[in-house]
Amino acid sequence: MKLDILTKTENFDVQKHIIASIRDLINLKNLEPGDKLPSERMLSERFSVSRGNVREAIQKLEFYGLLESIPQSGTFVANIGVIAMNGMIEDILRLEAPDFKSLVETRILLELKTVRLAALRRTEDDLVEMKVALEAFSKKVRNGEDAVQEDLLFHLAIAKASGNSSMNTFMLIITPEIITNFAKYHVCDTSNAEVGIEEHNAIFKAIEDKNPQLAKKKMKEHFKELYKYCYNV
Amino acid sequence: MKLDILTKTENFDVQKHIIASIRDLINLKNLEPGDKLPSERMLSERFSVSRGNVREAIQKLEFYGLLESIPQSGTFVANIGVIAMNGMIEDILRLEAPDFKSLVETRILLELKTVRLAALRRTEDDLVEMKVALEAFSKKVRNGEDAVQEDLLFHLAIAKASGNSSMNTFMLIITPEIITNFAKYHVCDTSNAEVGIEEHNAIFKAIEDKNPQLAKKKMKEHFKELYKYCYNV
DNA sequence: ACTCAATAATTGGTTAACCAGTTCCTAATG
DNA sequence: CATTAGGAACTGGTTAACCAATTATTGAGT
Repeated sequence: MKLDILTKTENFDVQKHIIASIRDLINLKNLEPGDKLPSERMLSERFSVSRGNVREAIQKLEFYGLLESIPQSGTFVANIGVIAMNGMIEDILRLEAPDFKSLVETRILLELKTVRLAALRRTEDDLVEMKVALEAFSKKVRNGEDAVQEDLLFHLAIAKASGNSSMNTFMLIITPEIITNFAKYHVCDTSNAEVGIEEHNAIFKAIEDKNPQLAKKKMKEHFKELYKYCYNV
Repeated sequence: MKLDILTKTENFDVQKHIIASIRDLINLKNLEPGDKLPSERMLSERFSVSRGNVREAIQKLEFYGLLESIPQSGTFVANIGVIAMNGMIEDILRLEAPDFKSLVETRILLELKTVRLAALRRTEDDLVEMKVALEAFSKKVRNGEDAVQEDLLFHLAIAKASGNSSMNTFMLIITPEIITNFAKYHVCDTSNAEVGIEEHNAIFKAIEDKNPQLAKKKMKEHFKELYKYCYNV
């Protein structure tokens, strides 16, 4: 297990090394948007790493929109100037795994916005889905069972109803990390589940009534404990 | 080129098919958190796809925290119940490329928050970096050159100074898409660049003075045109 | 019958060979 | 000399064989 972690760290470092090397290469050769990078084989030889590692690094930079691979043709630098390229790669290299506080802070930001948008834009279908999640949550809680999943699904239904695909995606990204951290640090273990039901109902009603201010307010109350945790601890 | 797009779409669909198949398998066999999935080879045979495709799909589900691969051991379902698993996979399958409006809306949300946090938490080093980006921007604008990159770097410096790694990451993710769309739809082509310099300076000063309210207000003014574009068009 | 070491089978990860297009150079032709 | 068909070389993507580590199985020894 320890070895596994070490291996992953090592791979992580080698990928960072490759990304930095690609950046240096772009600077050295003054590659501009649209220019072609050397082939994956040449890069792997030049950096003394496997071609698979090169592909991985390129895919990551492709994800951030800095490179573009065209099959049977080559890899090209995207329509971003060298300065932005350097700045962004520097940031990407510095990126670390988000701390729990950042996650919670971001979740609160997203939820307060999505709940407002949901109140403005929700369709009838959205209402149905939220209602289903809501009742599944209530049922489990009233049976005394653990209802973390159902809780989560209700919030994701709100994100979906917001009609903003970016925020929906971001919620999907941070949610599992939030869950695992919740379990790890035992957050919200003591909170009263019955109160949770009422808060969820209030949020749902505000969205149903298309009242964005109220929806945001109710969501804020729902996050009161989390808020404390985030800013007092 | 058209073929390329078709190929990508096809791959996209085959990946979705695999993800859905994995979900069905988990439901069919009632796999619970910690249970082991069939090996990649068996899955590839069962779904009649290449093992590479299976690996890709598993990696995606791993990114969303739903699965976990342990080398030389197997792939395991994460500590998330079947219900949440189903809901999240459904959402992931439905995920579409974000529309421009969603991107802008999300960017505004993130920037208004990060600028506030930056005013509260910025270090001296953060100030230096922002100052450098600021002056590079001013210089280019005063020379009548295009300064989209420098503009962007200033905003990324703010995100970094916010001290929230999640928001920083999200800003990095949406920024390149914003840029390409800006270029595509010719947003902000007519805006007066000189005004942009003053607005940037005002934002910087508010952060330097640790005045979060003012910083947010100045950022809001900076985004006035974008705001209009996002909510009026 | 039980233990536990030795081995065989299975796992995810990695590497190298292969594939189908693309690109670029060559040389034959008008 | 210019043009263009032909092909060689190169491209990213794909596949299959390989690897080291883990896990399951076996069977000898007590």
